[in-house]
Amino acid sequence: MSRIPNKPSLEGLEATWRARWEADGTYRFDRTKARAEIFSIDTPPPTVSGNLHIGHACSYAHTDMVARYQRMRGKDVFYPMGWDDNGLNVERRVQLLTGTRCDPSLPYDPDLQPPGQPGKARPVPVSRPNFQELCGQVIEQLEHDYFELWSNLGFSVDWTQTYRTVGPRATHASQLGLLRLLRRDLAYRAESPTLWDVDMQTAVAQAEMQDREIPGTYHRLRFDGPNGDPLWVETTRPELLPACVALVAHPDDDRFRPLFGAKAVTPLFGAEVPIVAHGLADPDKGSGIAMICTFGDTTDVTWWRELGLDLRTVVQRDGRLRPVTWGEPGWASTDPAAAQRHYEELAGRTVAQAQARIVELLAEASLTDGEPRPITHPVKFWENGSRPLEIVTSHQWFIRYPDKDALLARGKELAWWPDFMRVRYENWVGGLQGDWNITRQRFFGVPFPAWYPIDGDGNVDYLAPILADEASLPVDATTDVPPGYAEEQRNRAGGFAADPDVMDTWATSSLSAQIVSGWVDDPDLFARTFPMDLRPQAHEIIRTWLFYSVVRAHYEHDGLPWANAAISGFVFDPDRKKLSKSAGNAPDDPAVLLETYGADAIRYWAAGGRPGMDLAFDPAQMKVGRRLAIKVLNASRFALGTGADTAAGDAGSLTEPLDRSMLAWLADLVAEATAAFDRFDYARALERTEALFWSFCDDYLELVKNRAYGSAGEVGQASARTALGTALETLLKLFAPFLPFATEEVWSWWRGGSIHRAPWPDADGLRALAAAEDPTVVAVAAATLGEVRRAKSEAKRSMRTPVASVTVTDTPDRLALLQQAVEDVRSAGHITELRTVEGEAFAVEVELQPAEPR
RNA sequence: GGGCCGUUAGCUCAGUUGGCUAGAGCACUUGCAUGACGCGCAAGGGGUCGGGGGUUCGAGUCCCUCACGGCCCACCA
Repeated sequence: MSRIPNKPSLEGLEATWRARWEADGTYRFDRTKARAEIFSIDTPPPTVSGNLHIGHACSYAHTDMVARYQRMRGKDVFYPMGWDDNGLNVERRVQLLTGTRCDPSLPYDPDLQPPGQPGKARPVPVSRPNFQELCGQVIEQLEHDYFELWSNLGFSVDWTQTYRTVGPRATHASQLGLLRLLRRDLAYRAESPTLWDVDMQTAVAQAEMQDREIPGTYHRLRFDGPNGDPLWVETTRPELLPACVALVAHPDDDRFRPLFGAKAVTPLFGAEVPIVAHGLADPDKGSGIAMICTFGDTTDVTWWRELGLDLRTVVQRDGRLRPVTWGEPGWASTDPAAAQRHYEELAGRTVAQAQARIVELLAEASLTDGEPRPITHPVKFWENGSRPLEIVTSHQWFIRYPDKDALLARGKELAWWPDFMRVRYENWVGGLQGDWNITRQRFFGVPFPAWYPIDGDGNVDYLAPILADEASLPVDATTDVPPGYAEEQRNRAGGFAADPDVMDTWATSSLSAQIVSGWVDDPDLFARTFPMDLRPQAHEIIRTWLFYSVVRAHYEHDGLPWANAAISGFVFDPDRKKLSKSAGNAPDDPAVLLETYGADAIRYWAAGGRPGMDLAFDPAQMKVGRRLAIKVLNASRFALGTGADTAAGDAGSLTEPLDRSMLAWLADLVAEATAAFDRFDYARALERTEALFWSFCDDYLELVKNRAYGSAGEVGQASARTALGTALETLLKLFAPFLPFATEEVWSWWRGGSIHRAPWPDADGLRALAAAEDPTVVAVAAATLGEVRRAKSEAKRSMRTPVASVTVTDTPDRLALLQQAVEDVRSAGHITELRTVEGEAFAVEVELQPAEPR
């Protein structure tokens, strides 16, 4: 027992044990195990675009608790870690940190020295390969920072199993996945109206949009009706008037019913547009009749598609109005010269500038009615964007969605923890529109495995892609050459052009389970780990990551990518304000919290966040966790100091009913904690364990203390030692998923190997040791002792105060249980005489020894 | 506008199929150095279980309804 320190402490346990676990390969995955012996986790790859905050630590801790539990249940846990280095946010971060921006037209500069954090200086343009290199460097540093933090938090990740969402393996899987979908016509290339961020110059998917309430203005414009009568139309986007292709009203709206099928003429531009009916038109909005433009919003796209309208686009990718010639095909006007004159005022301007100008033009021509009316309305933005999204037509790659019934069936097949999170998925599936645009006009990301032929006149046919061979993957179209072509033909007439875009983040991360399981390059691993057991993730990305992953596995594997989805809540500030961004040294910076409270304490706090429930950021709970960890150290020191035996489990030595009773109590706890963990309810497992542990310390340890030291002879002492050893082992194991450092520390005092590789406790084994003893012996004895303590406390006397006599009144059954532990009660309470009286209700009379006169 | 979750002590939360005087921790009060722990131990005060109906012998627990908070979604005229 020499290994037990005199003054156990939590200080430094993180550094000690993470190094030891690393050296011993404690969490190394054993890929020789069969599928049934493996528990595989599709860990969320944290994006390296931002700082980790305490919310990340919290949800990853939840996953680690489950991983540790499964490992102790005997599963070999496949617990990899990925890094999401894909996406616009990474590019923005790299731009900020290196002071550069990507200009694909520039050549590679092998000696590039990025200026670093630019402050107010203009970013330096660099080539695409240079920019990609810089992305790689920034990511490497961030990955290292994340690794440090995750390790210190005790995450039992196998660090030999890491992956990136940009890299050969992810690229290979993403490209293969797309080629296979294209072959089955489940993906396609098309020119299509697309939501477009004019600042980032890229398409944005439905899932990345958000509505923001911003101010707008209603303008009331005069169209000419079929008889030349004025037809007043209200709009917030007057600058799109030249793009107007129809007017629309609700089919049941009597005011406009007579006009359906007739034509109206647009003000300023004299374009004849049909007056049409559609159920989406809202009679209560504006004047009840709306102009359809190509395109002002997603409803315009719906109308345009469903009503088969003309296409007259004016907004180009940079958010400015493009030049057009009125009078040419598609741009008919009753007065082309006037239309052209008016349009020249708008062409080249931004949407906002054009709006201001056209309002003036309309007013000068007396084509408006009344003053513009300010309103506040929801407008679609890219979630990180600063200007409203526009809709432009461009060439994009799309993946078709499976039919909704099939998707809903997959949702039912999946086990959701908690179950109600399924509803979010179902709502999202129900609201799907169009197909999934997987194209982003960015530089850093997974390239498409495609090129386009250039005809003899130098025109690129963007709708006739030349696809890479599957065997050649991964490819980079900007440096690799398509089958049947030579490098000299790049960007030449009669040659080819590379696809210039990269894939949407989700086109890659929707294959995270396949990527990490070795779908493309390790069929043996894939067979052992896929479909995976668990996808842990946050609820706000059910509609993206989870949904897209289900779509991909449905197509590619005709099944689910995992059996279980554990959805975590998010962390909120007790003041209901948003948590600070933890830019460093903020009170909620995980590194600072680790320093202050220790990893076990933070994990304890995190464990309070039940699956799917939000959790308050609460340092007070971290203090509680820290005390619990210290208590574990001290209680263990005491138990082991009495000679608690590693020969625990010797049923013959358990002579004392109190000891067996305690083990019966513990058996019930093990059963409950196990059932809770099987439901991914780590929070309940901890809560029950913790509650029993404190009672164990306050009551059982006090009751057994003197006997354990030998006051009642060797037989009683042996019973206590066996019970204490068994209980300690059991409790440490129950705490191990939550407090990996403190429990491992104690384990090292008396056992070999790692507690995290030791088998989970067995309720039946404990019940056998308890030999059907009544678990309430401990409770009855503790209740009696509690009354004695109360008497001492109320008399303001020390707990060591001798008690002359105690009279316990209780039912015969309970008195019989008390009798089983009466000597321990007398000893713990310093009671000289303990009498029992049969009665209806529990009552205790305590006669303290008089205080010594001072 | 639709959906989901929540509303239990000052704070953070338990309360499993409705059942004996509603629990824990923190905080607070009062004590106690007790052969593990003063980062400790003991005791104590503190709640019309968001409001209103209903079902029931009995409801924090089931049903209806309203309010508030949060989240997700939705069609920018």
